[in-house]
Amino acid sequence: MQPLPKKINFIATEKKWQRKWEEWGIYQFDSTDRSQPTFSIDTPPPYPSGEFHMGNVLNWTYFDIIARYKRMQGFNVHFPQGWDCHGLQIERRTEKEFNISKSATPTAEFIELCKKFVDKYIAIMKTAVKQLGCSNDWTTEYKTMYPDYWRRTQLSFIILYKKGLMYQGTHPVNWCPSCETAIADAEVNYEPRQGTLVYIKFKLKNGDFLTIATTRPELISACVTVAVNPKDNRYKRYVGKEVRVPTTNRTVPIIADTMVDPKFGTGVVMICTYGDKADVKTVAKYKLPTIAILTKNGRMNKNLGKHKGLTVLEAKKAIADELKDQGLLTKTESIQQEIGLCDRCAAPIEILETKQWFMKTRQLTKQLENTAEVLSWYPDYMKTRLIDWANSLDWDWVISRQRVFGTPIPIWYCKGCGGIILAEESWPPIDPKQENPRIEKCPKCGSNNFVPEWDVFDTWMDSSITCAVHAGWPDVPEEEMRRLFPADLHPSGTDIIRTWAYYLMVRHLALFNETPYKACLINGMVLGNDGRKMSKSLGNYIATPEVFEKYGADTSRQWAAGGGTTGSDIPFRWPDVEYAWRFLIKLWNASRFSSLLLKDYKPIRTPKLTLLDNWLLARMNQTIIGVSKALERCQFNIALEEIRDFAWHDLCDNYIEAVKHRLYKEEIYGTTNRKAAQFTLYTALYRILQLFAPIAPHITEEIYQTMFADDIGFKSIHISSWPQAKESEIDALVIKKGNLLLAVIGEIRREKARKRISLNTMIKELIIYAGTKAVAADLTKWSDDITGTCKINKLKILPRKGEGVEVEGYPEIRFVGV
RNA sequence: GGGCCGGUCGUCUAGCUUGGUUAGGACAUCUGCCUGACACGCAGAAGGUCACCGGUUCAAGUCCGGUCCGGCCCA
Repeated sequence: MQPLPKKINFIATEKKWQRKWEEWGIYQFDSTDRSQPTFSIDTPPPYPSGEFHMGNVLNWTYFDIIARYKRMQGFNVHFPQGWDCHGLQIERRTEKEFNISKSATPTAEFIELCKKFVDKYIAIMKTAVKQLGCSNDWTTEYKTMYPDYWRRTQLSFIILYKKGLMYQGTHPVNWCPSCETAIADAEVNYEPRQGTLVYIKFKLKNGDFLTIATTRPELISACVTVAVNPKDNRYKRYVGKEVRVPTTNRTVPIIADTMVDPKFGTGVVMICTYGDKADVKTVAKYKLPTIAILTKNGRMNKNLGKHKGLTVLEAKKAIADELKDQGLLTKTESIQQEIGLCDRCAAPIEILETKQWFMKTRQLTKQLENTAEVLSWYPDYMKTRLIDWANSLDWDWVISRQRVFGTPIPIWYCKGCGGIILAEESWPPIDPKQENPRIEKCPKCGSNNFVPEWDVFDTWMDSSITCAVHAGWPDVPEEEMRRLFPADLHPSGTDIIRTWAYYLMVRHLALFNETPYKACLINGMVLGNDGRKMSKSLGNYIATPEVFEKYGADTSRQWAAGGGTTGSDIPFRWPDVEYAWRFLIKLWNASRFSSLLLKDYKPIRTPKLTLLDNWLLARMNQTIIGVSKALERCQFNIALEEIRDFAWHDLCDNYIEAVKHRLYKEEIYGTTNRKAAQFTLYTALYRILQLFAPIAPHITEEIYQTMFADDIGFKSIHISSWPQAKESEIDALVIKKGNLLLAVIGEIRREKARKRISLNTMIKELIIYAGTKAVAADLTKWSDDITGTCKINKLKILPRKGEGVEVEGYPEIRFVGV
């Protein structure tokens, strides 16, 4: 056993072990090993759009703890790492980064720049993942932007197309006029905004006016009906009649529908194609015609005549002015409204009817719900979030995007008959824009002229097959894939339940008729110290490197593990970080002390242990049980607290203080006693290191390698066997008596402190009134512990009650003489 | 409007599943002490009507119902 140095440089130590672990390859999944059960983690492939933030630290720490814990438990852990590269945000960031515009750059060149951008950020994030000490298997690294991954995305599409789950259709979709693409429900965020409600008079045939209220006067020429509530007596007589739409020559019917809120505005609303999702529902319900007035970049189209080319905001004002001039705009008022914003660029979205590709996700909702019910969720209530989200969806998932940096949709259209040519399963990876379908002619009409599908897939089409891809699909035989599929653990965040957890579920249910993951671990969001979600714009943002460079990974990981209950939002607090850091130093010092006192120690099998030794081992076994139970339930904060309690208080404050005399003064207290204390110290410290290893992998490895590796023999603490608690060593009587003895020792030490006597000062004579014969007999048995620890020259223990200082918690026991 | 979560010392947080300890910890505050690992430490002090109201119970922070407030998601 080597003595530990007085100080440790955390940052340098962490770097050293990170390099060694990778060199040793101890985190690599061993596909040839069939002796151990596998444990597969569906590592999220992060979106490399920037730095590794504290939210990533939280997330990665959670599942890295599980990976390490399972590895120590003997599982053959599969912990892959990929990168989710495609998408709108990357395109936008690339434009900014290289100061170019996508439209003015040749597509191939633009895609290359996107890749360059992505690679740059992957490098940054990869460094951070390694710096955090994650035990990923880097030999599995993949990027969704490469053809090998396209192949999988495209193949999954082809299979689902053949199963009848993919279709092309012209439907209203969420449309971002800034990104100029369709987006899915999950990519729309709603935000309250101050809007203006305007009242507009619609003229009836008989000359009466009906006043409607709307926040979107610019859409008036797309008005296809006017609706009232059937119970609204004010308007009952108008239902079925027609009104003329101002600014147009059209008349539209007045319908009655319960979805109209009589209290909103005048109780009369116009239905436009499309102002919002309610319009879409009404149009579908009454089979109303549609009138498109918006272009794909959010401007008025030719149907608007003189207003053609105006933006939505410009048109809003122009048309309101026009109505005012005509005396048809009677009133305006301010109103709070919810506006849908693009998740990627925050522009207000529109609803446009366009031709898109969809996946029939809604028909899977019931199956998804049944599946979600039987999975393990950490925490459990998160499953309702997934189920509620699935049930709230009105539309199928729109999977096509009008972008360039994405996996191509493997589809062509025949110029002759317009038929759809789907790629064969053997063709991917394939880019229809680069290559014709590998057929002589169209099977329907014989034409050999084809047009490619220009759209690409939603990036979630790539990342929603990770469970299968991680398991080797489609390149490994079924039974090989079964070893890793379904994934044992899917980590997700509260913010991506509606996307990642959901899309994974529907894709895999559709492809394999089976759940993609057996358990779902949810992390909350990281909050700033002001309690609000951490963000750069709020000024409560802490950059990860700041924490890493100051305190290192083991401290950061403790912050993540201990910051709060799993699933809840975790505030970032420097005091927590500092406390974590102090625990590392405490552990280091305790280990250093042990290493000095264990210099001559060789592990022995059955030393004769004292009460305090057995007490510590009992507490140790309780701790092993507590930590294991907490980790099984993904309760990282509880696991950490148990470890800290045992290490800091039981071991350091109580045990070590009470055995120093045995360790230092062999000539007085005997060799047996010294060996027993050494054995106990050695055992307890090793177990602490093991329990703490998944949370703080670096410092535990450093101490293990210096003090224990020679004797214990595992190449790394991270592949040592997870401690098994010995129930037989948890003796209630031992714990009770140990607590009593420690209480007596503690009270005497406190009394010295109270009397301003240094702990070193010898007490001439101490008399303990034990209260009963039994307690007196026990205390007499342990008198060496008392005199040795408290530095007492002469100790008298009397069985009767007496005067003096009361031992806290034991009112029968008192002592005098300090 | 609906769903979910939460409301515990000045601040942040654990405990609630399975009711029973003096409600645990951290930070901040205050008081001592350099103890043959650690002052990055140790020993203490002070600080809580566990949001509110009702119910179940011998017993409620914990279970049930309601109210109020906050957060997230959805409409």
